[in-house]
Amino acid sequence: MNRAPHSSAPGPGTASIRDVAELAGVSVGTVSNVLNRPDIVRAGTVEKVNAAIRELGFVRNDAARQLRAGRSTTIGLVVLDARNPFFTDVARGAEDEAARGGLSVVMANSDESPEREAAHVDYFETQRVLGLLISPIGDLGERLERLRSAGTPAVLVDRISGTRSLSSVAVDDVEGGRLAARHLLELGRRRLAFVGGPAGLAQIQDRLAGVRNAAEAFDGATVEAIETIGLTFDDGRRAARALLARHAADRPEALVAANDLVAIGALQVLMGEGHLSVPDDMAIVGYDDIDFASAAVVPLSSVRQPRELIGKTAVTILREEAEDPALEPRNVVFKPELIVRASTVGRQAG
Amino acid sequence: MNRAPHSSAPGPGTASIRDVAELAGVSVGTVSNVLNRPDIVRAGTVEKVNAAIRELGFVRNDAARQLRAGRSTTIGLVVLDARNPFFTDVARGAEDEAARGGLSVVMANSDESPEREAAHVDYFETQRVLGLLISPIGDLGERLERLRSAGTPAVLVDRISGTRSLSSVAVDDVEGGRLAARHLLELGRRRLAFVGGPAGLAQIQDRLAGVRNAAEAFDGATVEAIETIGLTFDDGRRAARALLARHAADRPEALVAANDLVAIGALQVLMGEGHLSVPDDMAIVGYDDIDFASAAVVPLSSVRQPRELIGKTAVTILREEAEDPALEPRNVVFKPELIVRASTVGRQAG
DNA sequence: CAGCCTTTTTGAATCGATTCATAAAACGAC
DNA sequence: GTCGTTTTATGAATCGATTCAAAAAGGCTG
Repeated sequence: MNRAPHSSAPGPGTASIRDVAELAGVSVGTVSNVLNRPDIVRAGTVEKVNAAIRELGFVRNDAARQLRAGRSTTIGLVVLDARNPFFTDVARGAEDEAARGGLSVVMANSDESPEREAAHVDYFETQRVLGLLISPIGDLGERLERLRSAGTPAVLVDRISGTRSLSSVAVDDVEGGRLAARHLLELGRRRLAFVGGPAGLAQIQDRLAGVRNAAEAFDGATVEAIETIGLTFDDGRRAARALLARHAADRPEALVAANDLVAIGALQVLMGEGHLSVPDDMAIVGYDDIDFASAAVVPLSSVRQPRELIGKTAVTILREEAEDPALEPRNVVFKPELIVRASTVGRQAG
Repeated sequence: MNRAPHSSAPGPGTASIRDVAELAGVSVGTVSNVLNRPDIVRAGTVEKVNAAIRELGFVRNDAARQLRAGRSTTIGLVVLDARNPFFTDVARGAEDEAARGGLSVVMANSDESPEREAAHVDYFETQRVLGLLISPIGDLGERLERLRSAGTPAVLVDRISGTRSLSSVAVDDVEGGRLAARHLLELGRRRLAFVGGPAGLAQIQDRLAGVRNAAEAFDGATVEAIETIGLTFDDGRRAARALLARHAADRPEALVAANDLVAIGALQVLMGEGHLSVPDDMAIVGYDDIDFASAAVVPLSSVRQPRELIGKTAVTILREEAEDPALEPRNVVFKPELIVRASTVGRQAG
């Protein structure tokens, strides 16, 4: 009613396909064809239409396109901690693979809260995303099941699917824990501690199980579990302070941290506040091998996960399932790799 | 054509507002009212409709809603480096503020590439986002101008608007550089080096200008600019190796890094490979005060920016401009704060 | 140039939620 | 029970791109 009468410039984002059709002197169907299958339109017509598009500054309205298509070309990604470089790297891998298929990835952060996770899934559902990638914290089995049967596939990331009916891409965390522990045990350490949490997280359970499993093969080896609230830097610091509060004789000889953030936090406090030598007084192995791991002043030995490959693979599976919902769920499990640095073997490791 | 004939369950995400209306025995308009203004609908009717919604597992189709509304409730955020904790923190602040208004934030990464940045803006334009937050790398002035006049406001983040016509939220980077340099100068260091790049980035220019400006007040103070390709960890390492290759007498006595990633990378190499003492042989000040800064084995002195506040403020301005496009552009500039840690004053800093 | 086949173009119908002028129902007062 | 008022409910029109059956335009042959 009160639209500015002067300044009648249409402006970009304002023109619709109908305006383009009119200016080009063709029908809307033809404009749509130029946009989507230019090969079936005569060359001269394509040119006319493109000229009109340029002149009007036409930009396709994706909401309308989606409405008609019934589905968007966006993939939703819900991670446990968007600030953890592990997940930003997974996201990067996912984005690259998605982009190659003309898709986009939107990342949301659950911050290890089931409520926030559920809210993000709600949001993605209203968006009718092409599919979901989730590093789950809450119990989403049923929910994802229902979504899947409604045409929205989901792939679990960094976690092996519990229910048989969902695909997943993960790394063998039991093996990862085993690799870390065995390395320390072979270096002669016997009293190990595993630092991480919350204990309910599947990744934590598996890694700890691997550590325990490795210890069984070594006489006199013990494993202590030190639970943390989360997996941040600060959690590692707090755990380290707790250790420093003990008598030196009561401390473990080596730590396996549930991820690199925790490891680096612990490393900092043990050296900086406790004046311990790493690895002499305490060897430390991290998990994920994020960029910062090699950058700690005592470079961190860490269990490497193929971070970008995880994201890439998850998107590949998701695309296939989106195309053919009848596909059998797949569970891809990568093998972790131990990267040895100075936090376990000191300088001699080059 | 080949839809499974059995299992005819409608499934969630399949029911439309029309189905709900039919089941509840009301009109579509009423269902829409229940969804959007339940207060104008009689309580009994609300209940009937909600029951139908639950029974059908109805989920609103946002594409349809957006199409009608002409605009989405999503804010697009384009950052220079999604893996830099500075930006994830800005994003966090933006998300929190957006959520309070029922909006979402989608983050995209330009990786300091103008092409990628343009592609992301294209994408957000087809999405008819409510507005854009951009930490710009390319020259977007004209483009954003046009978008604004088409009803899509944009707020520059971490950069003071060059053109008068866009709002921006930033930190006084000249002052930040000045703070860092003055601190080092007051500690007695005279030969300073500024490490960062690319030189074209406004933030880099300003911070360097601040460093130079501070040096003018001190007799015999010199400032050397060491340009890096980007602002990552690796860039800092490379710069440090270049310094180590020099004769010790030719090296600066202190570094001001353009951000913490660069500072930490440099710190690591100077100590680990060069066996220099920090701060004795080389004092270092970082920029951003990311969480890792305090976690480096030599905790890093750094120029703190109010990261989350920047994001929050940018969203606030964006929302206001989206509401009233006639508003005058605003340029908010926060003051940076120097956080002193061991990388400049050694242990005595507590 | 008629007849047939191929290539292009057309435009109404559609997706699902929202809006709003209008109709219906409920309520109160007398 | 009637009339006037307020509260609720209705449903056609709309947003913009896509689809697809049908029509039109081009090509080719004899």
